Amino acid sequence: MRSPEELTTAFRAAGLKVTPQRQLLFRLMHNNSAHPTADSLFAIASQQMPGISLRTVYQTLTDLTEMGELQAIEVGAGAMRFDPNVSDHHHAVCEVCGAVQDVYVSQAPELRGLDGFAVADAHIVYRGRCAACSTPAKRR
Amino acid sequence: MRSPEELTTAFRAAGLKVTPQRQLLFRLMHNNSAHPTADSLFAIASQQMPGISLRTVYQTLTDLTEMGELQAIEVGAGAMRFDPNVSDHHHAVCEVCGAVQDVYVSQAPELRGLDGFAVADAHIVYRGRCAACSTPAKRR
DNA sequence: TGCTAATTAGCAATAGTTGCAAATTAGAAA
DNA sequence: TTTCTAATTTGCAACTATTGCTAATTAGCA
Repeated sequence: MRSPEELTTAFRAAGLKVTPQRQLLFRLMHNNSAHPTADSLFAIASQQMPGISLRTVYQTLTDLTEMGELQAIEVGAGAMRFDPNVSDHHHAVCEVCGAVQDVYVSQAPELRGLDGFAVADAHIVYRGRCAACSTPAKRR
Repeated sequence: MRSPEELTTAFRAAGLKVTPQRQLLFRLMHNNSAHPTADSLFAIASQQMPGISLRTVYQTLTDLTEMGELQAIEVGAGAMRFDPNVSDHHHAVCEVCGAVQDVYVSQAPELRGLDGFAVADAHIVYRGRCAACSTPAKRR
């Protein structure tokens, strides 16, 4: 996702308004590697802008996703996650704490069983325990 | 997933009852490669057993999944899909008709970015057009 | 400064799923 | 075969994540 400044320019150029709500969300998502849900982002946004509505957060995240600035990912843990990293990558989900991290795979695996299926996109979800949740002595 | 007969034995051995509802669902899921949702299975079950409740379908699918007889898969298209094929495989989802088909990959791809993450499971979702939806002349 | 289309907020509505409690029933035991 | 009881089924309420709708507000051009 581009910087808040670049997005401001891009939005205006597209005839879209740059509201305080949008500016806040641009800032909160820029370089955000937490893979937040709409709701968790709403919680953070609310602290900085009391009164902002969850509806606006959903709307803006959807708009940014449609513009290709965010990637919406479904890791099978209830809510949709939003990722400002729109490069070709995959995700690992910790089954203990729910954290999501980016994963890069060297090359696409060879396939069997796809006769005639035209693949447009492939997404891998790894499930397991993140480093923090794997160290047994530290936490309990 | 095992045959309806084997499941009948396994359920009784585990102290679980073999009800007509369960027997019907055993039969409907056995060798079912349609990757049905709870709701679509309910529709089919209702034809053969009017009055069966959606709640029971959900319950039984969940039970079978917990027993390792079914695999619950989330392809990011609304509802959960259930698959009697519990072997190690992946899925391809048609973006046009929504059909899901099994996919086998030769070997796991090499990873980067997973320092310390203990992978328990990896699932790949391919998105694109199935063979039927790819042939332009046939349908419109 | 005014105008207007874009946006926001709030709430209702929706889809998918689960929790709960009362009624029913499979199947072991008498 | 009948009895008994824990397991199961049902129906419905509740819940989570998300979207539709609309009145009120506002960014930003003229």
